[in-house]
Amino acid sequence: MNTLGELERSVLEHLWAVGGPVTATALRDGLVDRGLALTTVHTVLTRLEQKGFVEHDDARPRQFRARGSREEHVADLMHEVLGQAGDRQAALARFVGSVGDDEVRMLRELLAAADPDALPQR
Amino acid sequence: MNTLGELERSVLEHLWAVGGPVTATALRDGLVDRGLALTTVHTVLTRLEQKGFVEHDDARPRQFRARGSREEHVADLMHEVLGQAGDRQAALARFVGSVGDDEVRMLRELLAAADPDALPQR
DNA sequence: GACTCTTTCTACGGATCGTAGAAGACGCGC
DNA sequence: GCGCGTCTTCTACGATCCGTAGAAAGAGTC
Repeated sequence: MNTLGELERSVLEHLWAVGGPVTATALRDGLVDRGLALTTVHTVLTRLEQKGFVEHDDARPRQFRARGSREEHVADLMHEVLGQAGDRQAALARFVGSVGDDEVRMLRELLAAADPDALPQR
Repeated sequence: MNTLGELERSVLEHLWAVGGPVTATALRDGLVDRGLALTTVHTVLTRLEQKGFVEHDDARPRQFRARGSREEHVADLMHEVLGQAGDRQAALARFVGSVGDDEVRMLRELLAAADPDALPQR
């Protein structure tokens, strides 16, 4: 399932941070601390592309960009994980139960916003 | 993070299903379709134990059992995944937005139950 | 057409996982 | 107490995945 390596994740993270299309060279420069060869970046990008996380145009210096936002990705993963539960309700309950107060509030608002019929006050 | 192999997952799943302590032999028999050698099951159990998912007593035919329920595990994973989001709120929003109606209802109840102060009707 | 930059191909070493044999430790029946 | 079958641990090996990058092939520029 969510099988991304450390470097792959790092690169994807960068793509998300940048938001727009980036060249491999720019990416490598964004990851200077790693001192990666350009081809390494290319390899990783290719693999990310095979896995469906990245796409590129066919302009000459190729421009790469992430498919979908980081938050979309996280939400998808959460669904995927939840799908592994035998008892979804129980799992959700535990999840909610171990969420911080502020996030509980946030969730409540989100739920209210998501489905106005169910709003208590009306 | 959630790095369990296919067989490892399968064994853990069995342990969860059984609920109680099980011997390696019983486990192997529960996975007959795979035609595994007993030592294979042992190896997997040992690795699961190293990863903290399983524990055993030291009775003679060792009894293995899962640490924590499947739902606990799922909830933990969900938190872990959520932790990867830069913007937790946005991720939660997406998550909630793509959850089925019935589960939205369920969530609402769970939230109400979790924190009575916030109940609309009081 | 030669030079340089970009892209693709190919490869390799380390880690993880599925798989299991070999060897050692135990307990039961006699 | 001893031998035999069973259970447990040790060790190993092949496959796959990932980090890493050199070599080779393509393309645009002057």
